[in-house]
Amino acid sequence: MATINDVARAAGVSPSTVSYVLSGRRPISAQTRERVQAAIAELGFHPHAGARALASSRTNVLALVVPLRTDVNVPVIMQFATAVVTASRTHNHDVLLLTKDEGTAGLERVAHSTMVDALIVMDVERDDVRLQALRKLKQPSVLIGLPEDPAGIACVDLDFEAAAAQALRHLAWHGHRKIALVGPSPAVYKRGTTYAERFLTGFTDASAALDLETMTHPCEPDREGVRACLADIDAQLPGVTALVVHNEEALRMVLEEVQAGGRRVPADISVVAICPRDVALNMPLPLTSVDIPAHDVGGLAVETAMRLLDGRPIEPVRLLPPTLVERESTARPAG
Amino acid sequence: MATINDVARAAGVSPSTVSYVLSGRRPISAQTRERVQAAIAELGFHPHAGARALASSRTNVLALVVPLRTDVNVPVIMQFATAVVTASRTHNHDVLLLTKDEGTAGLERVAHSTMVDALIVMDVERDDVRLQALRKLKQPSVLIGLPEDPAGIACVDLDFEAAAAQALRHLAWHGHRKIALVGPSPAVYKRGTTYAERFLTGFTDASAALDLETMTHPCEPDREGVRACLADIDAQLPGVTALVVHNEEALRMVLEEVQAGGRRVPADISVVAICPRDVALNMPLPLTSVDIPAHDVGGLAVETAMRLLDGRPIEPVRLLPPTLVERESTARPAG
DNA sequence: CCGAATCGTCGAATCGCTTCGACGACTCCA
DNA sequence: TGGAGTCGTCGAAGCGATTCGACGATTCGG
Repeated sequence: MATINDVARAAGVSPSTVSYVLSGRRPISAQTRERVQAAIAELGFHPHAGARALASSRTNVLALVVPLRTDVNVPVIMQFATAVVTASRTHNHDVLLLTKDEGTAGLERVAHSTMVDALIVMDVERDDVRLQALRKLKQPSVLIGLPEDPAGIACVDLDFEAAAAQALRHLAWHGHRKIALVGPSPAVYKRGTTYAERFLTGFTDASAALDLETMTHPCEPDREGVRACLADIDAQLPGVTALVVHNEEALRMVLEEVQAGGRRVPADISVVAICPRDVALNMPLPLTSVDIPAHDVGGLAVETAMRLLDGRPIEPVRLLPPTLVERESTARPAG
Repeated sequence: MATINDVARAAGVSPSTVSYVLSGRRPISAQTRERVQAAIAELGFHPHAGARALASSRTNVLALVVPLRTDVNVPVIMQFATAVVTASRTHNHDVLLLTKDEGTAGLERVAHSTMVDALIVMDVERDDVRLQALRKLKQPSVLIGLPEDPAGIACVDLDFEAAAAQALRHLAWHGHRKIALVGPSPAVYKRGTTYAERFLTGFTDASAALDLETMTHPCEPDREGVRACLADIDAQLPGVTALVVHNEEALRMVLEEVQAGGRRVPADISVVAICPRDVALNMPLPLTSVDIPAHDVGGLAVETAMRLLDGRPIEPVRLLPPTLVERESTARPAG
């Protein structure tokens, strides 16, 4: 492998000049620059990442911590991850993949050994033990999600409260008054990722504000869970005309069970889903949905990390406004 | 951050001694070792990854290339990825995540700049353009999958031919003679990842060997695709008593449509699925399945990379034997 | 037309670790 | 008891970049 010295020799300049051509930190005459670039191309020179990191204390690598649990929401996690990788590349960074189960130790390991410039952490819980560790690191971190006390750490996420409000407004505007929320499984609430609660809060608040008659119900994402959930809803809120479904795994089954019960969507009952748009589109019926913009959130997380790295100002907590797209699963209530 | 010199000073030894304590490459007296370890602990010393890479030309990082397409098989991809990460950690390595869409350039970038010790590549196609690039790298690589010409590159995968044979043997043993394969979507065949073909070959060969009456049919993983597929099967192979389903996305719908058509599993029709075991277990009925052992394959890929790195012998192509587990979806054919 | 600022480049120090050769101090066997 | 090995440790030379101060050569303003 060619080194910077080889390039320098080939171009008849000093190594530092080559470095400046590469980094652009000092002016270099067009002539020299071209000769250097020619030499670089000819020798197939790629700077040695380790050497560079050592000299510059910059690795151009971001750590991404993903949940290892394959039980929940895998496709969404994958969307976030690919968004982060793609965005990182546009900022000339690579991504080191860590799993959540290494916990605090993993974060400290990569940070202390200077493998990464910054960390992006997914699946943050309300009172996440990793936060205090993150705050002590010399590298900045960005959370995807919103813990109880985000002090000192940047957070980005979808504004789930607003998402709930938007779903209800849409249904209310269509004339629905009796609306039920099919929520995530109880395990999700238990685990303490706050998005479920935030959605719930938004739902309840908006319900009050819009003077609707609503109820909420967690839902286990299997056939029985869905049936039980729908049965409860019918029992507790008879005449319900619309469902807000915040549970991707259960979504398809909810539609199927509703239909199995003899009700048509949207003629007899409207459905708004909270899910990525490709999920909404791949249902038997294209669903009216509030998008979970994994791509944007991931991109924003990277962008925030970059700003942090070069000392530009950031918003400590950035909640993206939701977007509702009306498709074919919502309509005016019958009668 | 403490450096090795700080540790050396604190322990009253030379930096090289500290290094030898860490690496174990030379004998160090118990006394000294303990003093050094105490100093390391006290100062919270973590060797600087860049410096280490520079001096030792080892990064302790593996590159993992994953497909970015979120359209197919996301959960399985994620299983592979987490298996690779977990296994890497047990070998004291980290994982740099690359997406397939960076193509050849991405591989060369990380390899030439010495960011990684070896590469693990998923979603390899029959005649993958990346192979020639991989062969030129100084770092070894391991494929998850099996291209047409794997010469010079280690490959690991499930033995899909054997998997098909095993599924058929199981059904034949139960007394089934008319069996249909519900295969992946046409897009999968088109794309050229060879596992689909290998399964097909195994299916056809075993069918002949066992003297069965079989047919095969690709299947689009949506409601209509599944219906069409099942209709074709009933038309072309009337009296079919068993289905082999090699299509995870369609699996649940296949079961539902079979039931919707008035047939019970396994009383009227048996089903063997080719899928990860958690998928098989999470169906309405626990399915008899041939496991896709993502965890093992990922672990083996890492293990192979490690052997390559320290010059131990490897098998160039390692196809894991399949495991069929009988659950509740297979039985003797009716009548 | 001269001193000062700017431009373009160089040389050397530095980043933090690994590794190799060297070298006392011991052990061991003849 | 002496020579040959081990054992345990040290010192110094890299590894391949970046970065800072220095310094001629230009350019420019007054």
